[in-house]
Amino acid sequence: MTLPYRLVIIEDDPTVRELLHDYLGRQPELACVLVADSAEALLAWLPDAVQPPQLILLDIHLPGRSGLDILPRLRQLAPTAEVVMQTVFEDSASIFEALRRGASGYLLKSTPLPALKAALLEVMQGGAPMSRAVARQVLAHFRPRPLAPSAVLTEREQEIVQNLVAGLSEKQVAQQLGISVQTVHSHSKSIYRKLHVSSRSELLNSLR
Amino acid sequence: MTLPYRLVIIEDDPTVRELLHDYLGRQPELACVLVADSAEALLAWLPDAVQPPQLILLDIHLPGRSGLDILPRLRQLAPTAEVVMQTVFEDSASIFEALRRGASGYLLKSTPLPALKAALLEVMQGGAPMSRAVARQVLAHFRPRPLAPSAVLTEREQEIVQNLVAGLSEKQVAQQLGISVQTVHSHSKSIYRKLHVSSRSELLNSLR
DNA sequence: GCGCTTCTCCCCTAAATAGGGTAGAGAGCA
DNA sequence: TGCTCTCTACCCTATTTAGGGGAGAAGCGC
Repeated sequence: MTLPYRLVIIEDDPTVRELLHDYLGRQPELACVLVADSAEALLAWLPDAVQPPQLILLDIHLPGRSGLDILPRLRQLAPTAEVVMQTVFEDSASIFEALRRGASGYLLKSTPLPALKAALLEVMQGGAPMSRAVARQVLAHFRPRPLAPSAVLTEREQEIVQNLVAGLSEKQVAQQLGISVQTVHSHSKSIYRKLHVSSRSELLNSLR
Repeated sequence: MTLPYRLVIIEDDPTVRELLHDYLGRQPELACVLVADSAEALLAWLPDAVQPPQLILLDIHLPGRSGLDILPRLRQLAPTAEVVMQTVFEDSASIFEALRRGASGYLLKSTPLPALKAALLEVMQGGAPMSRAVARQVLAHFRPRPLAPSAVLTEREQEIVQNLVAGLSEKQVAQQLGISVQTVHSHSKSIYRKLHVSSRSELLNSLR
């Protein structure tokens, strides 16, 4: 078989760390090249590493600098490494921040060890493993906000809103829908009145 | 065990359809309440259905109306149903459009039958199954765009861009940064020139 | 010093947008 | 038949944005 993937485990809880080390270290597909308890330890080790790690399993809440904070630095020092975040939190802020900063996977700590192993291997095969709850939140992020639009606005008005927030000018919206600019303007006036905003800026903000 | 999930399969290729029907129909966790070859058949059947379906496996490229097109209508007629899209395409436009319109999962047609079954069950458990390539594209969507801004624009200009795309007016940006409206305007002129756009609409579009 | 860039602010005109009206054509409903 | 709602389109004025110009101050490299 091919060489095992060089894996780094960063986890502050000694019990959990040993559990991960024991289990993942026994897998023939993985080789633990570093097991440490802090982000600082990882950053200090990276320049001395003979070979850069391919996989980094990173706890998100660590003493000192959090796993989130070191993500950008990590991408500088080990640009080829895939980072999988592990956390007990499933708040969307942490999730999106981690993804934005370049994590390739996001697993809850409740993930069973075999599933964790599978996730690590999936990352190396070009995947992006996410725990159920995480994947749902990521998906929900793409849905249009059901705030005001769906209930208050007419179908045509929602159509106009979609085009406006997509960045089209009123003129472009008019062309797109095959109606006059004045009509688009009339609709946007209604929209602004219904959503209690008074500019496209506010509209964008209210739908964020 | 609990009742099997009521599943609808929409697939135009007769061979594939029968394959899906055969395999998924044999699973004790699933009950195929409708197997059809077109989006129209599904829309026509829904009002007559004794019980609404819980799961809809929907091919994205269908003769007549595409699976994408009927998603909004589907969410009206069967708001509680979870929709899993299946396709040979993995272009990001289709993916994001499907997710935006309310799909709960996005699988490539290359997905093996057992994995397909697992994905369907995962949806019912609150998950959001995605094929590897799809998950990667979804994740990549959260990364900051390395397009023009970072390379071409100055630090201050990037700051202005962020505020502009956030939906603030030039006046608001001026207040935010503690400078005059004219200065903000000067910056945005430079930004437009550098990014080859000529309105905020185009700017939003170019950064999408 | 000199040139260059960046950030700041101002001038101008033209175009787009905001907000206030009015109004006709259709659809749906009591 | 009226009534209401929606979509359509136009009128008006005021504000904001776009795009052209110029210009001073500060910083950087040669």
